[in-house]
Amino acid sequence: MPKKELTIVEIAKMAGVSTSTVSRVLNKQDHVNPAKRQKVQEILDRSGFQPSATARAMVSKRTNTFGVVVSDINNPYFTTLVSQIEAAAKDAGYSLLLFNTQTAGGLQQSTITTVEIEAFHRLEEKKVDGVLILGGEIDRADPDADYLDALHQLAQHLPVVIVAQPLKDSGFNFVARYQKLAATTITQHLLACGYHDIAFIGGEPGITITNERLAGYREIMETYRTFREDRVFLSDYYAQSGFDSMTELINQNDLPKAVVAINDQVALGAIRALNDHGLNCPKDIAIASCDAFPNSTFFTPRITTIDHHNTRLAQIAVAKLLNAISPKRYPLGDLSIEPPSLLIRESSGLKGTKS
Amino acid sequence: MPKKELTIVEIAKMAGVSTSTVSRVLNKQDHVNPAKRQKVQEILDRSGFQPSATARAMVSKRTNTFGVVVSDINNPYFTTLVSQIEAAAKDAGYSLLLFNTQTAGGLQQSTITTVEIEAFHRLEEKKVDGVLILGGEIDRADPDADYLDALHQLAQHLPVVIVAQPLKDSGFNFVARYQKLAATTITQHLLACGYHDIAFIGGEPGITITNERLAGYREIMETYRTFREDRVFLSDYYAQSGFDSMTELINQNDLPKAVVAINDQVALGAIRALNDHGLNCPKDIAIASCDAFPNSTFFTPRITTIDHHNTRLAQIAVAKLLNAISPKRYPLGDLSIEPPSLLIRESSGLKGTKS
DNA sequence: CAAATATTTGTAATCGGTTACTTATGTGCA
DNA sequence: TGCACATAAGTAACCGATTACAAATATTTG
Repeated sequence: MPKKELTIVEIAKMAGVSTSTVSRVLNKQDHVNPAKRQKVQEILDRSGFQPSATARAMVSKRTNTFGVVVSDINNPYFTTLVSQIEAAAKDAGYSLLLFNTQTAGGLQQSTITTVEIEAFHRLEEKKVDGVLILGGEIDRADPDADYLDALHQLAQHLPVVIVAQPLKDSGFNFVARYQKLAATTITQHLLACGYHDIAFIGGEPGITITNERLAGYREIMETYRTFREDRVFLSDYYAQSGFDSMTELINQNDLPKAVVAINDQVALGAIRALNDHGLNCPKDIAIASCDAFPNSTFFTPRITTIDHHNTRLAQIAVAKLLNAISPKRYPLGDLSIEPPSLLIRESSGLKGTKS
Repeated sequence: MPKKELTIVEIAKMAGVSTSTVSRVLNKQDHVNPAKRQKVQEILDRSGFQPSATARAMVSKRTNTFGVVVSDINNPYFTTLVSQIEAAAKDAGYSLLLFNTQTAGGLQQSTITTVEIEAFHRLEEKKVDGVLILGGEIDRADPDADYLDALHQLAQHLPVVIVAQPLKDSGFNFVARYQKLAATTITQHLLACGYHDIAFIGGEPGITITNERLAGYREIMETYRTFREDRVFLSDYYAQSGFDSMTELINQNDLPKAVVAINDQVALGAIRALNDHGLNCPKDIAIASCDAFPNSTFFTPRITTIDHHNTRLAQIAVAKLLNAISPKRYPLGDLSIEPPSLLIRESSGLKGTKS
């Protein structure tokens, strides 16, 4: 069924020229007679000829493809990142080879690393021009040694940009968000709203994102002498665990006045738990979180959260990768990313707030 | 910086054998002396050699890559689909080349089609082994002619599977959901709950998903002689339009008793609008929708919705594509998909319901 | 033990483009 | 007119694997 496609040799025959001439027309190079150029172009257009990227890659050593390794594409944060990266890459003429390792949430760590290392191997053999890594094992404060070996090997062969909190002295190219600042900002906001007893829920222990956000929360709470170890409930990044943590808090019969959730999904689960017990957010307990997922403006209550400017983050990541591939063609422009913005909405209980 | 990688020629030299022998070891073929095989394998392992997929593709004419063209990866329905497709493809040894055309939501139709046609061209030149199309222009009841031309051309060159409602007599390979049945089910459920005045909100006009769901709703409403043209509010698939439609309904001062929303996001927006006006769902107005997005169990109220078994849908799509590529290796098994399941939760107002 | 057969290994063509190099043709200037 | 130089077009090597085929070696069999 699959109809045979044309090759440059056939086009050349049709036009009565050599393959090199066709190639020159195809790549809009000089040194081709205008009349001949037009004729060849016409045949090219008429036949809908698509030069084989495979053959091209053979000799040019460039595939115009980026590899993306993402740990959980179903997490809205990563979904946004992937879609923005895809757009930026497309603008620069690159396609995306996607590897979703789905390693977030309760897998054995050994499984996680093998799935990710496997992805690295596929990327090496596919000869992508660069790799973007979004989360996964690298998010761990203390990543697996085999994983780091594999990552180093990968980075030796091709440009790699990692969207995660930098791993000290690792020598990799990181693009990071202000995780700690996000947490201090949100905690300070809750304090400013008049709450002193503030809990922290969600986030996987051992993950840098969690560590840094927790550190930010802790720092502020300690400054105001109101930190309590037993107000911290780590788990993961999903709504279910927000629900579970809040349920636990409620059953303890010692409700805090406010809660910092690791992200909007966890906040959603927490609110759901409150409602199930006849409690109201923000009246009985205020909630604020991070990550500004697209739908959280429509939750009831609307969730006070932090916008990390993920679109910009994606653009910077792609810009860095392009620069690593071709510094003259893609000079590094401004790589600064705005500090996270506080989006004050209803859930933190400030009077008269909405969207 | 990028360190040069090894080639088969160098491996062959190191092992003191010919390239064909190395190739045979690499591909676990017969006719190689066990001792020699082991020696070569050792060198292969030690050097971490990754054969060039590009060179391999040149001669084998297979890239072990699928192209995926998705119209809006930020829509949770498509995100789920992509992640499941990725998993199924990976199991069969295929990688995914991702094209997000982001054509959902308010673009000029001419732009939509050019972006998608552009993606088709990229896929042809990248020589993928098969293409999956998820939504986009094909979702239109009357797709653009240029688009259909391009799609036909693509399908002539390589296997294509489309996840969308079948376009009559188009000859393409479709994988579809029971859209109409979903709508009749959800409408009947609301009627069974005792509501007669039921509105329909969300969905883009001219899109088959919308048309079929609307037709299902209408059919049931007409059966019970309760259909009203002015109870239909089409728009798109996002929370904002659910919010807008519901706001309009409220301002009309003639509230229906229940609402069918095109999906959970639209339902979320609608509920938000109700709350803003001091109205309660399900007390003042019941809502039910389709698509069972991951977080909708945690909304307040939990949303009654329809599960379309999207995981299965993704698996079927990949199975069909694999079969189109190699019928003997991947015989078509059972391709049936369960009819959509009704998930009765709080928002439709049935007493004593929760999760 | 020779002939027939099976196994192992190597040689070289091939996939479809790009590009360095060569040759042919055209133009400018003294 | 002659020489330098720019432009046009073609030839063939090359990228890194696979594979058809041939050659060499080992094994079986009468």
